[in-house]
Amino acid sequence: MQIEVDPLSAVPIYQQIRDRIIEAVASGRLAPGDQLSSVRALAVAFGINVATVAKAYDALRQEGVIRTNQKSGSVVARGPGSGPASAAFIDQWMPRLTTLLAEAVAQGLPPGAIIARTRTVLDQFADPKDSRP
Amino acid sequence: MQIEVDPLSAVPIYQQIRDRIIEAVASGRLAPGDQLSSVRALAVAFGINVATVAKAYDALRQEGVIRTNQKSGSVVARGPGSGPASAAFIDQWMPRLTTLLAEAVAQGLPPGAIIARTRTVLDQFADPKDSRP
Amino acid sequence: MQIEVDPLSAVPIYQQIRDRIIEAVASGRLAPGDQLSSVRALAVAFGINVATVAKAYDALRQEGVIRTNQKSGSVVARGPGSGPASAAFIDQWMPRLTTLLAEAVAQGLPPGAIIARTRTVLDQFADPKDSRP
Amino acid sequence: MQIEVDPLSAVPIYQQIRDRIIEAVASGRLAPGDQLSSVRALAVAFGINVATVAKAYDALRQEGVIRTNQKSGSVVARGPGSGPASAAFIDQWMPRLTTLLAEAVAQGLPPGAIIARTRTVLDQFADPKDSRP
DNA sequence: GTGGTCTAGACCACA
DNA sequence: GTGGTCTAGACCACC
Repeated sequence: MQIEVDPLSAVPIYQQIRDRIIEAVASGRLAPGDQLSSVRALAVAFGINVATVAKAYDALRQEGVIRTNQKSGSVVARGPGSGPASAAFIDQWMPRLTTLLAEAVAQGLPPGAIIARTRTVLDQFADPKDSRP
Repeated sequence: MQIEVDPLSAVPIYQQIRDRIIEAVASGRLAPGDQLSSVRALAVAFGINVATVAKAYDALRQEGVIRTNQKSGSVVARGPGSGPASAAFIDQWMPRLTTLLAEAVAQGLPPGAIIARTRTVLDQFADPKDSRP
Repeated sequence: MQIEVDPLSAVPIYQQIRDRIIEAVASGRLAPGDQLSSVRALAVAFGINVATVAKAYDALRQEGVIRTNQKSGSVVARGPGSGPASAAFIDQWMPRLTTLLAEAVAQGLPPGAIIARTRTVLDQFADPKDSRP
Repeated sequence: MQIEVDPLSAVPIYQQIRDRIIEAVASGRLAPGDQLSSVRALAVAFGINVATVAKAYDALRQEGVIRTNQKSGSVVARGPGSGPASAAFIDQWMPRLTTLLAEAVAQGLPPGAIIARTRTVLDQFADPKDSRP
């Protein structure tokens, strides 16, 4: 799991960690059952505080992406195709999609180009098994 | 320009204003050249602080969406089709798109459904001229 | 909001706070729209750390019980009767109910007595408007 | 005694064991006088540490649910109808019931539905003799 | 004023 | 070894 965080970013560190792990799960680089680094290991790797990593894992746990137990640490709990998305998730996701797409449209990106880029991103996420050794 | 802000939302009010205006521009309800309400008028309309509205306009100005001058106030500067999006915009927009799509994929939304929803949102933005009075 | 925490309890302080607020909401002592103490105010009142209170509020926010914004702090967002309970909530609630009831049965509390006590507790929660000034 | 533990659960394994045994006692699948598996046997069956099972038995012993002696191992000491519940038990049980019910009420579960679900659970526990081979 | 984030370091529970 | 909790105190964003 080679992820990077930018301590100077306006995005909180704990959320950067959360985002990178979500992306790894979506792309299949992390598959259900895979072990995550321990909070302490990640903290020293990034030179940040344990509590910050713990907060990131906390968020992932509440989203149902990972499961944690005290003995074995955290493992990935869901991935592409492991059950349908909940209505509650979609309800909070759609407005964010709308705003993000509006930004691109307002900046002059043609709808066709937006769709094309969306497809490109999704293609990186597809076929999770193929990207694993 | 009938926009709404939710004072109870976790999203900062200034950003809600920014988002709603961007969406209005994307959908064509606001077109390049259109006049925006004055900072003062908006603040009164929403019962919020003038500085909050000013901060929203500031953000829009930095993004190149509006242009302000002392005499005539703020006008919309960009819109769908008003020149190509800048590379700088795309550079900071793509990672955000990636993260947002990754969330949906990780939660089990199939790529086909994501594309479909993207199209639906973009369709609301299309035909800007038709949606104008 | 007169609540107490026991720093010596095995129950984490942040969860005690969460529990007491949930109980206040269920009983109607806190109704939707009511303002909660600020995290700092609660922290000094209890002689505990701000982060601990913040964690309690965080949990309540994720459960949809409160809403927080930066200007006005936290307010109660739901209460008895404000929308049906989600299936996800019930799924994680039922096993906890089963275990708790099993304890009582195993200790010799007759089912009739358990039902009676359940009713008594629920009666304290009913008629939220009546218990308000 | 066919009980299951989920090593990935956030609930500590020793407590899962304790909970399942309590539920077995409440439902009559284990009756006063019944012999429990030895600590060693259970540990092997679950592939877990002996100390973990011992901790579960410890908890049950402190609650008065089982009794252990050197020669004959552990036997069930209490069950439905085996004498009245102690006041001490009720004192620590009621607040937990209150919190659990408050959660459901605050989430919008109507009192009637809560009572109904409580009855359903208790019915599974009733008629202990009938459920024995 | 409000909440959010982060650090450094401590102690405890689980297995 | 793992994660969870908590403290004391700092800085930042919002309004």
